Order: sequence, then structure tokens, then C-alpha cells
Amino acid sequence: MAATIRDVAKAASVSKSTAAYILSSSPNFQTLPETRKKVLEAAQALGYRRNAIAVALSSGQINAIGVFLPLQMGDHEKGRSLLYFKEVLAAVAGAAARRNLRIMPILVDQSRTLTGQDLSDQWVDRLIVTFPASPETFAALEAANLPCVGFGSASGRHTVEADNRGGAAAAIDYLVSLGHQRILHYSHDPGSTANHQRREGFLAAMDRHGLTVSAKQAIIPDNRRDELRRRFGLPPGERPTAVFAYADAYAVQVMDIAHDAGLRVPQDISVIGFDDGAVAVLTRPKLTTVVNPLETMADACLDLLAALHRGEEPPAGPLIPTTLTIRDSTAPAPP
Amino acid sequence: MAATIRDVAKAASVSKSTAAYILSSSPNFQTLPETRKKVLEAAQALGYRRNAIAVALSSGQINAIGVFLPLQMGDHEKGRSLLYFKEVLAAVAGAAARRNLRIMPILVDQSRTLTGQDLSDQWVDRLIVTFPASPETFAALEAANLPCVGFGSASGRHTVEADNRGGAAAAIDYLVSLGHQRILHYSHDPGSTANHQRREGFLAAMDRHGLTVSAKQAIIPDNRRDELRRRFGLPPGERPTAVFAYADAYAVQVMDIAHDAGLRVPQDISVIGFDDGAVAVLTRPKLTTVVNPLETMADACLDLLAALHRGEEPPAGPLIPTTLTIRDSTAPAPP
DNA sequence: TTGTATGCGTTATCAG
DNA sequence: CTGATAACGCATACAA
Repeated sequence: MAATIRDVAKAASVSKSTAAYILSSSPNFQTLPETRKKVLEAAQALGYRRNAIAVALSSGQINAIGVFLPLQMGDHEKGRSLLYFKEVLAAVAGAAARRNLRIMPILVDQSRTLTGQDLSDQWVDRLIVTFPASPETFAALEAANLPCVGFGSASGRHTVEADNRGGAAAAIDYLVSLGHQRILHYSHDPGSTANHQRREGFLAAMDRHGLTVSAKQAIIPDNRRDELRRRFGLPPGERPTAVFAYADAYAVQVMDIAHDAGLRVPQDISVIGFDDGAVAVLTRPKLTTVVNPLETMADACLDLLAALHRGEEPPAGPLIPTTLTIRDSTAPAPP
Repeated sequence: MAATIRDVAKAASVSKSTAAYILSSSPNFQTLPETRKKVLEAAQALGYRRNAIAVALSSGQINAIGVFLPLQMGDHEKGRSLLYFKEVLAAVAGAAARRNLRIMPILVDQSRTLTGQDLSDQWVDRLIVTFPASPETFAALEAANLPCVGFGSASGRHTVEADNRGGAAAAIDYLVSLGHQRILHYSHDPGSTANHQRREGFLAAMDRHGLTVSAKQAIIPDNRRDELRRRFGLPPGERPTAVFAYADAYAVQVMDIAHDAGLRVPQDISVIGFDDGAVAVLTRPKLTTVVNPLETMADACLDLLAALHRGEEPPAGPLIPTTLTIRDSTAPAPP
């Protein structure tokens, strides 16, 4: 058993409260130097570390954040496609470390509705949900009465979102500035909130540039790869010259399919992604992509949670700005 | 404030103990059905959820694992190169979820010696260290008297390691079976334990196949990329025909450099990695690589920690077997 | 400055 | 089968 404050007090021959006072207060509190020294030395000798559980119970402060993540993230095979969540977790962990907050990743089966029990078993006093959970789940979270904010494409009462529309628009603007006109959007289906927003941004930007197209014509869902292949096989004058992919991982697919079709990236076709995750610099050519600012989002998320935890009811947070990082997968449109 | 067991007891007009007894025991415990019903209904009505903190304090059971990770993992730019740790964290999180254990990622500055304070004051009752920490750090951890095991290339009293030597040997065996003879090892310098083990496996396997080479000749550290470029520029008869990279991320570098040198992978040169992380299926061609079985390692790690926590002193765990996954970055040696 | 008493929400050990 | 009482380790009044 670890040493308790009582052991320390006994060893220093003072009362528990005295020991507690000295051990818990800042070093420049007023106290008899000799008493302080005795206590500190005893604590040192006994290897005393305060019991955070007891502190939490007594003070009512937990200061730990539960982070809900898809269960499959921990799966070797399936986890591959869920790199995004690992990066989210890392970003949240980093932000929490900067604030001396604890985090607790909680892996849950996405298909299952969370119950209050799932929460109460955890030692957290606020929550981050990173994926689109069911309304029932959110109801349970509300009922649990824990501050809870959705990260990215999660739905819910409070959310922190990137400017997906703006990011998509910036991508299209850039492509248009390079002379591209036949631009496709390669997307995930069915999509999350972020997915829809990027799609809207794409369509709006195309419209703005007078490149109006029907969504059906310009948006290829990832379950229709054959259609993408077919488009890539069209003669140069009809073939798309650029593809804006929903996410980096999808951009990789696009590059693969383009390569298989005998097209060179970026000479024959430009590809642009979204996220700027680890993959973005691993592909060849390196990926031009919209930065999904996970770090900034994590910071905003924790700030929002802190406010909620203090009992404030902050307004809907502003969108986190996205920026375009230009690398090597984009080039001027072929003549 | 959430409802406590006392509120439930009062509402059901029984004593706290009775309520606790009914609420905490399995449903088929013997108790008067009507009392049970009263209590359960009251609990339901009040939205009672037991306080996990109080449970922990009272029972003395924490069942939470601290996972030490490099601080930079949460950094957008630097985090890119630390994908490995994100995958480790995900694997540990998955394994913990299967066992109903809580985990707490703790991001620490690698260069700093850890103190008892970093243990988040007893929020956890066992530890995983995922990177090579300093001896002083391990001493502090020992002093904290918490079961602690190193994951992968971490050093320490207890560790769970993959069969790095065997994996490296399997890679070389496979290359040799494809007719390769001039094989390089592209490695990280200075290296971790895993690094050294893979290097040893490489050298031993080369020896075994009668391809004895000096380490200086056959091992290129990643801070000497120019040397790798030079080798790739040699005439076909002297040029290496295969490279075994220390890790997938390094295999990507090798492929890039090979590509820049005008070599085709795998026709002109075969590349083989280590880890089988998410990147392995994102590269083009897809990477042949040794599987670093993070999931299995995480399981072993938690088992070992559980044993230590029970007070057992288990023998050094066996190496976790590695396997080779053959994809598209390897081919028979050019004639 | 230091000691005493009480409470946090639960479990566990006893009596009744 | 139920109820009272004492821990668990600490914080927070309050009193000395």
C-alpha cells in the first residue's frame, strides 16, 4: 500500500491536517520552516504521492475528458482506414497536455447506443465525441448531464467544426486559378456532416466560377470507383483534369486509379485532398491538400468544454479556419 | 448534482445499505422482490448512476493504465513522423476496451526525466512506457511502486517485444529466395532496442546465406541519404537490388529515393519495410513488410501488467512473433 | 500556524 | 434479508 498523508503526518509527528496543508499548498505559503521541512522530508522518504481518486471525490473536481472513438480504431486491419481518428486522439491528447487535463479514450461500438452506464463507469466530467453518434446516444449523453462537444463531423448540441465549405472552396479556387475547368469531387457515401459541407463548398465554388455542373455529374461516391475509372478513360478533351477528394485517404485512391489509367499526376490530372494528415507527405507526389486543423480544433474543443464545465453557456463556436497547403499533386491544367 | 445512493434509498424508503446491496449485486441475488422493485424503480426515476470515483476509492481498485507517449505526438508537424505511436496508442486502447480497463495517455517530454508527479498523482495503477526512457526515469517509476512494462523498444525491468530479429531474418530470407544478393539495410541512427535487434537479425541472416558483409558496408543510416543515392546510382551490376528498411516510414523514403534515381520498384529494386502500419497500403506500389503485431503486443502487455498488479512476478515474456506480409514492392532480383 | 470534526459516495462488516 | 456503522484518503471549514 502506498503511503497516505496520515503516514507522512505520523512520521513528521504533526497532525494530518498540517501535513495536508503543507503538501497541498503552494511552496510560499506561510508556515514554520522547520515544520514544513519535517513534513516535506517525511513525504519524500515515504515516497508519498497524493491519491488523486480521493482528491477527486473530496473536492468534486475530476478534470478528465472522455474521448469517444470508434471501437474499430484499435483493430489492426480496420484501423488502417481510421487513421483520422488516431490523429484526432493525438491532437486532443496534445491540447490536454498543455492544459494539465487528463484524457481518457473510450472506444465504443459505433452501432450501439450508449447508455448512462457507459459514462458513469468512466472517470470523466466532460466528453468529446469524435464520430456521428446516433440521436439516442446523444440523448443519453444529455441525460448524463455531462458537458459534451462534438469534434469535427460529430453531431450534437455543441460542436467544434472546421470550415469545410471554405476549405473546399479554396481548393476549387486554386484549381480554377491553375486553369482547370473539368473538376470532379470524389466523396464518401453516405457522408458525415463534414462530408456534406465539403460537397456544398465544392458545388458553390463551381457555381461561383461559372462551372455549374449537376451534382450527379460532378460528384463520384467512393462506392462507384468504376465510374471514376471510366471518366479517366475518356479522351483528353472530355476527361476531368482535376479531382478534389473528400479526404487525403481518398485522394490516395484517386491517384492510384489515375495511375492505373495511365494518367500522370499532376501533369495529366491534378489531385487535391483534405486533412493534411500524415499520409499527405507520404504519397508520391506529395499531396496538395486542405489543412484540417485538428490541433486548433482540439484547443477550441477543450476551451468550449471548460466553459461548459464552469456552467457557462457559450454561443456556437466559430468555424475553425482551414488553409490550403500546396505540394506536388497539382499543376496547371493540360492545354 | 447527480443522485446518490442515499437519495435512492430515501426515495425507496430503505436504508443506504439495502439500496447499495441491491444496486451493486447481480440481479439474481436473494432479496425481497418488492424491496428490490422499489429500489430499482427509485434509481430509475432519479437517474441514479453510481459514482465511479467513489467506487474506486472505496474498493481500492483503480484499473486504469497510464500510457506514456512522446509529447510531440500531439504536434501537427512533428506528429507526422510519429505515426507509430498513434498506432500503438490505438492498439493499447483496443486491448484495454476488450478488458474493460481504462487507459490514460500521458504525453511527456522525452528528454525530461519523469517524476512521480507525472504519474498524474495516482490516477493509474499501472503503466506502459512506449519509448526508450532514461534510466533515471525508470528508477523514478520503480520508486513509485507501480507495475510498469515497456512496449516495443522501450527499456526497463519488464518489456513486451516483437521478434525483431526473426522478422528481419524473415525479410532477408524472402529476398534471398527471390534471388537477391546485394541487399542493404536502411536504418535509423541512433537507434532504439528494436532498431538494434532488426539490425542484428539482418546481419545474422545475411551471414547465414553466405552473403557476409560488413555492417558499415551494408547498413545505411537515415542521416546518410546521400550515400543511399550514390549506391542507387551505381551500374546495374554493383547496385543493390533490394533494401530492407528499418520501418515502413523509412521504406517510403527508400522508394522515393529509388524513384528519383530512375529505378523502378519492384522491377529494378525491391523494398521491404517493417511495421505494417497504415502507410503500408497507401504507398504505390503497396509495401511488402514485416508485421509488427501491435495488437498482440498490447494484449500481452496488458496481461503482463495484470499479473504484476496481482503481485505475481511473471517470467520474461516470450517474444511476440512477427510475420511477413507480401505485397507489391518486392519482386525477383533483376538478372 | 496547527489541530479537530465532518463530509464526499461507495463498499464491507457486522448485528438484528 | 435488512439496517447501522466504520472505513477509504483527502479537503474544507472551524476552533484553538
